Amino acid sequence: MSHVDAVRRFNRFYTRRIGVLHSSYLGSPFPLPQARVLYEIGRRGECTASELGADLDIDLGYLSRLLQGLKRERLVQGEPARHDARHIRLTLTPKGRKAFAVLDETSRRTMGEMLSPLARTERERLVAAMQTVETVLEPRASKGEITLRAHRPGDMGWVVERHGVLYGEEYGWGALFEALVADIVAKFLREFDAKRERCWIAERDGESVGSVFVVNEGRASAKLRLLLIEPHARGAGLGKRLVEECIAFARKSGYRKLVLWTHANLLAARAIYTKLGFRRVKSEPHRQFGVPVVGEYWELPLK
Amino acid sequence: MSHVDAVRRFNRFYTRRIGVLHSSYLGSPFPLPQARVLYEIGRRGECTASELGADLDIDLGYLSRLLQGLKRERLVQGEPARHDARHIRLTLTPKGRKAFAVLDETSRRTMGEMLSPLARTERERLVAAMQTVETVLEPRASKGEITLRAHRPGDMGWVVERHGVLYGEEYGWGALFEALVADIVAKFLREFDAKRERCWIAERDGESVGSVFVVNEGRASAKLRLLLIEPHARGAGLGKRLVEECIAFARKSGYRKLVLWTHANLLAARAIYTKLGFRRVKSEPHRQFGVPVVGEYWELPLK
DNA sequence: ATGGATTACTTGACAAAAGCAAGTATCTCC
DNA sequence: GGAGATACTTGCTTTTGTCAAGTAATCCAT
Repeated sequence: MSHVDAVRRFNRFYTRRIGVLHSSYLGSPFPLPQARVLYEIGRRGECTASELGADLDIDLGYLSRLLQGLKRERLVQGEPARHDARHIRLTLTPKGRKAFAVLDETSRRTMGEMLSPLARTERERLVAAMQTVETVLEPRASKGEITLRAHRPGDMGWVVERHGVLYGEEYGWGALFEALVADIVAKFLREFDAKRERCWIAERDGESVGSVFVVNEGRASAKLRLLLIEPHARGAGLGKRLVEECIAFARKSGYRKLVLWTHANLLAARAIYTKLGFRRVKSEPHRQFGVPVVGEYWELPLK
Repeated sequence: MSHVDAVRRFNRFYTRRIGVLHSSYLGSPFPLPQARVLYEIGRRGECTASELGADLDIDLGYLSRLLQGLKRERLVQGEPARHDARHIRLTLTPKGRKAFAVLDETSRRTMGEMLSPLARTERERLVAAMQTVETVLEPRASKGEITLRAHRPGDMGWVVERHGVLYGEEYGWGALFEALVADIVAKFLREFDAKRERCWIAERDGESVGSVFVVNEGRASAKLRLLLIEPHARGAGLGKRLVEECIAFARKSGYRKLVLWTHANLLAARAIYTKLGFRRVKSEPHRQFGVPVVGEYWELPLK
């Protein structure tokens, strides 16, 4: 099935589902469009008619009448905005807030009932998948902050997987590269020394989007390893941020230098290393990963 | 944000999106409800009014009139079903099929335009996430067949990740277990001998749901390793199927016996091994994974 | 400062969409 | 062979949505 068909299938599926959700507004004393408007004003706290119209996709004329109805029932009040008398600042009256609370509670309970038969892991899968759908379809909106955290169970597997997939796709590196990564993370876990070593996983909206490691190399030397940024998280300065974390950590931990092994074709990474003061000390072609590449050794003296 | 709120947020998001999709039916010569009905009949090839009503969530009275309109325009024809004259078998006329083809093509093109700015990997993420949403919310429906395939780039990482997460959650096994798995897969990739070794990844709807490995142990002995089934794919006989694959492969490859290492607490796995003829040959407590467990060695002679 | 464009909302007139209840024809099952 | 269910239709009604024209406030370019 092509991507287009898969998405169309999902649209049909979710159209039906939203129909069900909307019909669950029944039971509330309000007809659906009124309920939607009331709910949206409540959710926002305060807004104007044109904002509502754009967001709920309701004709402004129709909306105007819906609002009249809500005002007549003393659920919503409007006063001209101070800075621009064309706008009307819509807010809920106390009575409106009460009605909103009921709607909100009903909707929340309905949703809760829908989710309750699912196991926790299923719910988490669901929420994560919804996150993904939303951020892929609307990249600008809602993209949360990227946060860094220490590694947790499963993260090492993620690191191996993404290295395997991305370097396979982008550079044709094969299974031996994936094996190397698996070795590195296995060793990292087995010999992990929390004082001298660290892994950062970059996360956005609960989804992993990047990684980097600092490991002890002996002789006061630390090694930066496995710097990876998911394609959809690139261009936001995350690589630089991760490397800076490493440098700060290595410096704080008393290492005399931070070294790393990279490859000539990884231009984005090399640009970051250069900018942050690393110098290339050696360069060496090899074909460990199945295709010919040029490995490079870089160093940064730490004061 | 709680799961309930996250799902509600997604519902708002997708409600808006579906509004946009529906309004894209405009431009077609049909009003939206007619277009929906026409499209659905075309998609199904043949159906009855009550099926349509249930699926599109349209009142049967209203639907009856919509169908009248479509019949009047010679887009749809209906004849009493042979086996039950109450049903009316609805099908498209040639003219209707033409109209359907236009609708279908328009919708497909619109969707294509929506997806085209996305990179291929993004589209794949999107489709996979939509799959997940659908199967979590509607488990019975649409759960595709489980297929087995050989490993691909990234799979080893997935194996490590899921072992790390699931054994961590279910049994409290720690980082050292994840490290062990990473070691195993690294060795597997590095020394992979396609004739004597194999990995199966079980996949459903493009999502990995299980794994198992057969590796060469020397002295005509093969080892079954890393049998894993995702919780949401359990109870469907997948574990048995995977182990049977291993046995068949090991036998075909000329091994004299198939051995494995498992643990006393992994009841489901042990039940499968027992049923398929494995015998426990040794049992040995250890605490390699941070918590005390009982390791068990099992064997199956292969003729 | 000023007048033509733009924005934010309202109103009137309609048309489309949807819901409900009562009705017909057919079938199922005891 | 008759009570009850199913599949659809019809008549009547309300709800929902659209379009175009209209008002008032504001913006902007000269």
